[in-house]
Formats: sequence, C-alpha cells, structure tokens
Amino acid sequence: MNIPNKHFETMAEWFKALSDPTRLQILYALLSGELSVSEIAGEAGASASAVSHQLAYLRSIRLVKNRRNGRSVYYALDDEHVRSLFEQALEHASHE
Amino acid sequence: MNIPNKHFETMAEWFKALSDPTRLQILYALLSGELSVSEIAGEAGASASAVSHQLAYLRSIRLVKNRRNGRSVYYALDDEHVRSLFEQALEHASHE
DNA sequence: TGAACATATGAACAACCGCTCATGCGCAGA
DNA sequence: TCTGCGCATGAGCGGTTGTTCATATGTTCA
Repeated sequence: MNIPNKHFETMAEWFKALSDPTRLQILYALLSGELSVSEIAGEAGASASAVSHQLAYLRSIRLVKNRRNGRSVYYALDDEHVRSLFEQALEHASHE
Repeated sequence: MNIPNKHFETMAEWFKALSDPTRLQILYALLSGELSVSEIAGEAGASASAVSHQLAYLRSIRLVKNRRNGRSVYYALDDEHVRSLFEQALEHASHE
C-alpha cells in the first residue's frame, strides 16, 4: 500500500515540532493545562523571549492556541495527535 | 511528577530522526523488512549517497542496523519504540 | 497620562542540516 | 590481478535553526 507524500510531510512537521528539548519542555508543561508565557518559561527553564519565539512557531503550525487575559497570555495544547505522540514517547523513554 | 532532563533529550533525538521526509521514507521502506541501500534509495526516491549518509546517521543513534552480504549492505529497523511512534503518526496523518 | 509589567517581534549570529560531488574501500567475477 | 559494482566518507555549499539582544506593542494601575 502506498502512502501519499503529503502524509510524510505532515508527519515530518509534527516530529520536527517535537525534536527540540525546549519545545518538549514547553509541551510537557502544557500537558496538564493552560499556562501563561512566564509560567511556561519558568517550567521550561528558558528565557521568556526564547519561549515566546517557540510558542509563535508552535502556534503557526496549530499545535497550541492562546488567549489573552489582562497582561498575560495563556497557552494551551491544540492538537490531540501531538499530545498522544508525546505521551507515547515519554512512556517509552521512561521504561528504557 | 518530575521528568528527568535525560528523557527529554532521548525523546528529542527520536523525534529529530523522524523529522525529515527523506528519513521518514527510509524508515517507512524498512517497516516491512530488510532492504539494501540501493533498494532503499529507489523506494525513497533519493540518491544513493544521500541515503547512505542518512543511514549512517540513523545507525549512529541505533535506530537501524546493517549486515553485509556480498557487495550489498542490508539495513533493518533496530528500534521498536521508533517503529510504534512512526506507525502511530502515520495512523494519525491518514485519518486527519 | 505615565510608569511598570507581560509578551511579541525583528535583526543578527553561530551552529547545524541535508544535499551533491569527488573519491575511497570492499567484494565478486572475468 | 584487474575491472566494475555497491556502498561509505569527507569537503563544501546554501539554507535553516535556536538563541540573545534591543525594541515595540498591549494592558493595568496609580
């Protein structure tokens, strides 16, 4: 059976989003729910600016969504496929 | 519960290996069994040299293994974690 | 309105990627 | 042993990535 090239590109995009430790930390922080940028930066151990850049990237490929509340902007996961890929990989990494 | 940083790095390494369309094509070709370099190059639609470089990379992170038989070198998957991550992503991409 | 805070954005830079091209190596058959 | 095939390897190149730094935007509160 033949796989459309489009699928490989979609998959590559998902995996690319998950291929950087900072982004993984960000997504992990969001697994349990919505957080503000500065909260994410704290959890991920990265600068607010670096986190903001990565969040913009993750948002551009629709993996996260955001909502402003006062001065803060809250981000949340917006893709169940990526959530389950992340969780499966974490499971594997934990039992290696 | 806290995740060791090492796990994020392991996960990032797996996902990075899966984050390029050529490597995905290579791994997909190997899903159904062992193939020689030139066979893989044919299936992946890439040059033998490009494929050989990528196979060396995949081998360096122990995702594939190889075996020489005469003039040919046969490659096969060597990581069940990556197989299941690939299959899950393909499943998701197919039903999007 | 002005100061302080939270986040976004753009430029710049070193590091890294994936490819091609040229060349080297190992093996099989003449 | 010489030739040709299959594959590996290294250099080099253009393009991309992830960060920092400086600055802009948006919001709250005095």
